[in-house]
Amino acid sequence: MEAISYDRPSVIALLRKHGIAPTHQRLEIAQVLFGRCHHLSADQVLAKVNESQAETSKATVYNTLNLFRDLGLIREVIVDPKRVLYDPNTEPHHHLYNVDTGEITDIDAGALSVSGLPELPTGMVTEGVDIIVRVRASEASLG
Amino acid sequence: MEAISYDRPSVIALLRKHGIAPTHQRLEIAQVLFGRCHHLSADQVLAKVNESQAETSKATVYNTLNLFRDLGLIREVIVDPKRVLYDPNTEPHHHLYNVDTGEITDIDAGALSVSGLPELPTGMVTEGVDIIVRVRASEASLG
DNA sequence: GAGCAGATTAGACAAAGTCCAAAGATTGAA
DNA sequence: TTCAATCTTTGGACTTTGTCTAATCTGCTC
Repeated sequence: MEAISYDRPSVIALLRKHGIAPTHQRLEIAQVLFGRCHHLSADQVLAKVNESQAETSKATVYNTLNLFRDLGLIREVIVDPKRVLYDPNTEPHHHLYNVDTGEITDIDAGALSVSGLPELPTGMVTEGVDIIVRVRASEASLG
Repeated sequence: MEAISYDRPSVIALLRKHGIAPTHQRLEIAQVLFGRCHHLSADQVLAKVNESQAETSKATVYNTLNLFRDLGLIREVIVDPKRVLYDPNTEPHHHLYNVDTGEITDIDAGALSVSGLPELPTGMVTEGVDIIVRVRASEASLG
């Protein structure tokens, strides 16, 4: 397991290691993603990056998110039918999804095991197993 | 476990049992959904319903899918970031998702068990656990 | 600095889904 | 059967998420 540092030089090194140029926009986006543990949507990334001053366009945010995803630097989380979220945590883990608030929490995959998965059809390989625990506030707690 | 019959009188009875009027459009949509085992998108339902002649509008298809979902007659499958799919199988089960083709196959939940899920925060209850096995054709099988 | 490859951009575009006010269908009661 | 009340359906405008493109910009090498 490889810890990702969030300071600028480390991010620059990380991008170079993956063969992509560490442009100003990519660094800004990387820092927004890695600088917090939240799961962010493309729109949220765009807003954060341009918070103090306009830095990047919508197209660049989408380009960069897809690039980072292809390089394995971030993961897509498909849980909310309205939008894709991006997860800076690339360690094996699953998600707890609050259907009322939209809030997402990580579940470490270490403690968790799944048994009884069926054989895959010949010629197929598993790319990943996503587990989503959908939760909501109980009736009692809404009193 | 309760088997759902797909003939018109049974569907009418089912809708009435849930307190909703068995309108022409709802019956058409129900038959499209229950008459095959596929996972359909709203657009596909719309197309099927209007295959031979125009029967229902887009708005009605969306209204009805949401209604059926709220009543528990169908389930949303959130796997493809582009669209929600609707699953007429309401028995406990999970999904195999072919990331290349978009094809979805059911995995019976009976054979499957998950252990090591964390305690929920106080006041939260689980609404469901979705497991999605993402698969693709192996390199070898691509010749 | 010239040339070049790659990156960024605005804005047009596409698709999924929601919303609304008007029109249509259903139903129970008389 | 008819009526009125209620519920449904509808077209179309609208919103949101995401993609695409052609033009511009940047940074690098020579």
